[in-house]
Amino acid sequence: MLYTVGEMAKVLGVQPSTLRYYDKEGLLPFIERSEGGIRMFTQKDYEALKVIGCLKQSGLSIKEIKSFIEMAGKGDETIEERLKLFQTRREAVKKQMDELKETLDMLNFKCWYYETAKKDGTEENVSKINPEDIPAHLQQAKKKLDMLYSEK
Amino acid sequence: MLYTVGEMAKVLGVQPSTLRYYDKEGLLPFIERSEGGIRMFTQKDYEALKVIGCLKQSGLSIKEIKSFIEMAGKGDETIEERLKLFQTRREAVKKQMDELKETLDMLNFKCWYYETAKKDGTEENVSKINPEDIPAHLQQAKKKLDMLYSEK
DNA sequence: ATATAACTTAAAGTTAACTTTAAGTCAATA
DNA sequence: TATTGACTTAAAGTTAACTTTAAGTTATAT
Repeated sequence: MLYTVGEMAKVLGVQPSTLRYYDKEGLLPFIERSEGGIRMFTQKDYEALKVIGCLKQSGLSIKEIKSFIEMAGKGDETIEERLKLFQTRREAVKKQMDELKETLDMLNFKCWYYETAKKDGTEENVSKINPEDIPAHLQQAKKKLDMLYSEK
Repeated sequence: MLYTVGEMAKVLGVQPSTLRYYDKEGLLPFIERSEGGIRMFTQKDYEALKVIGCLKQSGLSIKEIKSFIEMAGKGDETIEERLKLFQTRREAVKKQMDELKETLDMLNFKCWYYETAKKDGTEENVSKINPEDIPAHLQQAKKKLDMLYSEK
């Protein structure tokens, strides 16, 4: 089964122009063309695009992804290099997730804060609450807002 | 304790120009100035900047954060609106975390793939492996790469 | 009193990752 | 065979979020 750029874009949920841009930037050197010059995407290309999407989500730029594609094009001699790249990406994603967890904690605190304010009809009381009266699982997030207080 | 723009930037780990840019964009209407016109950041401002950072991390643009700041400036009448905003942000961050989890699964598969290739000295074997011979916890990620195969 | 480091503003510059446009070609349907 | 919709390229345009520059001011240390 072969796909045109529009079909593959639909499957991936991106614009056709995005795939053409990736091609122009050297991310898709493996895409074959019909006699008339039309791009023909295969299942293998879909896989490669999924991996490209994964690397993008992990924080790599288009240029960096290009250099990975070039690496992959060199075959077995770059296996170790590619392993290291994916290991580094894995650590980067773990870090991103940790940061998002912190953000989530803060948002949970803020939701609690505004739920309380809503019940009271005013921020007046909740804004002056004692740290001990904040639900235990939200105290850490609150402390992060207070950090400067602990300095002289 | 008061901080200049440079000191506050250092504490937050951003450029002073970033804080000036935020101020220009209306994110910091509450920052006071010295007689000479120098910005003086307080603990309260630090808290506000932390919340701004949290909203940014959750996916809000500078403009959207500005409209939140304006909301907050209106006081108690916007409590419910702000609650809804934080609830929406919380859902957005959860979704982001789910997406990152998928990315992590894929990276774990890729790490396993290249570790195996490294042991073998070639991708030859691992690239042709039977799905059943892939470690159980990695099979889901592998399936995502294969999805198009299941279509006609 | 003066040097210097950090502050001020407005305006221009940067960068990444697309998206749009224009002019033209290919491929499937009536 | 003609129409139509999707394809092609190169080049220009867009957007967000800063960053840099230039010209000048404030605050601190000697």
